[in-house]
Amino acid sequence: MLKPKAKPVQKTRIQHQNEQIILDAALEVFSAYGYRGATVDQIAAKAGLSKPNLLYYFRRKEDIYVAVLEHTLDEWLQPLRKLDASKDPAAELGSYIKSKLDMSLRNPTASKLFANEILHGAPHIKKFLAGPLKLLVEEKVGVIGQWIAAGKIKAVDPHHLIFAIWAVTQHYADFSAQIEALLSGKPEPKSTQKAVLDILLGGLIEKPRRVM
Amino acid sequence: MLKPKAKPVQKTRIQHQNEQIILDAALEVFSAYGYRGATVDQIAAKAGLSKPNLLYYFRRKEDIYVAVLEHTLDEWLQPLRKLDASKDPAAELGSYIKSKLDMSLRNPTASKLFANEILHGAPHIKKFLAGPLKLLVEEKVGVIGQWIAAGKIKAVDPHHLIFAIWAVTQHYADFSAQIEALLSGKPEPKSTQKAVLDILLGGLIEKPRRVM
DNA sequence: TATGGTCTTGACCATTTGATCAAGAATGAA
DNA sequence: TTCATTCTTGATCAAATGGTCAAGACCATA
Repeated sequence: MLKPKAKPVQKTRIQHQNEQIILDAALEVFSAYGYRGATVDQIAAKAGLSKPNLLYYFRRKEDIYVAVLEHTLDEWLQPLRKLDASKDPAAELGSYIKSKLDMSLRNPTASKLFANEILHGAPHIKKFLAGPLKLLVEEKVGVIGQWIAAGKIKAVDPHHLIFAIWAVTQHYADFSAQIEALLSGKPEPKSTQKAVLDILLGGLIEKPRRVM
Repeated sequence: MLKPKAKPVQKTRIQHQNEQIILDAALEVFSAYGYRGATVDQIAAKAGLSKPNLLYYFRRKEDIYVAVLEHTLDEWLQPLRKLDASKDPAAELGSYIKSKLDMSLRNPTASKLFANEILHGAPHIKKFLAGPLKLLVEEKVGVIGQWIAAGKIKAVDPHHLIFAIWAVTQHYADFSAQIEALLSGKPEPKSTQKAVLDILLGGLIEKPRRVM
């Protein structure tokens, strides 16, 4: 019997290097044009590879897309994982909002990639949403619930609070074209941060009453 | 000299009827798959017309898309136009938020169409954003500014307040796939409305202090 | 019902695009 | 250096897709 041609288990130096180059290029192209709008040629050109060479590393266009999604998902959720029930809610929520907003303003490509995927029904990450993401969200809903139960923040539905934070922060990435048209330029990060915190936390945190 | 073959000025009954059918079908298809992802065949099939017949009414795919965008833009902005400086800010902002949220929950297709267009850099509506939309927004920024100057609401940047309202309300349309995965079903409209109002207006409106 | 314009469509075309393949070039372990 | 493996690519394919066209069906009006 012939020795079966097994897939190589160990990646070579060149594989590591080129896969990373491809993923970087693909993130930009998919983010800008969507799955259907992006072409393999575009990605190959941006990566500086020939199309057949690119398809040597990822057999199908969809494989590249899924790899980019998975590669970015974890990083994107990292800030939420840190939300800690034992710490001060104002500080915790504030720094969560700040880091999400910062990500959106600095690097909107990842946000746009997900927005596009979800906008079209999340066909490639449905399982992730209903599985790991839901688990994480339920845990953090519990954290917010504890803060409410302890009277530390006003009673708002925790699910919808999380949605609102996502919506507002990611809006600055996903809708940057609209925002820049309406502000005649990029939003100023510092004042944007202040405004977003004012709006999202203003009604939530009971401030100590001061005599003016 | 031959009589030049002028474009017909008056639309026939069949033209009116079929253009409407096409616009309805195109809204659904473009909203679901994006400009690049939608095909003329799909739209024709959904409209119940043959492809050449559809292209008899709209010469190019892009013409259909632009027509759908323009057709929906006005309706989409209507609620914002009503914001009235002379009325009570809590009531005005509350009913604006309610109507935007209602539109998003009831009919997410229009919202998704715009989201997709803006996500990809708003190539077809850049001028609209920087022109008429900016004018309208500046006017309403003025309205909110008056409320702030009169001490009727807390001082938050009016531009960012508008962005936040758009972000949160449209999130329920644009990200419905994610929300339904996380809530294991469609959000309950009544409690969603309460939560959104709590979050967006909670910190904004100075409530009369009551002794508990 | 005659007639000119409107409407409809099967067949077809050109381009784009995802994917394949065979053959050659580069790489690296022995 | 040897040589099996990995890497690269020009040429090519098949399918999808936006768009055209000529011929005929339909419709409204006189």
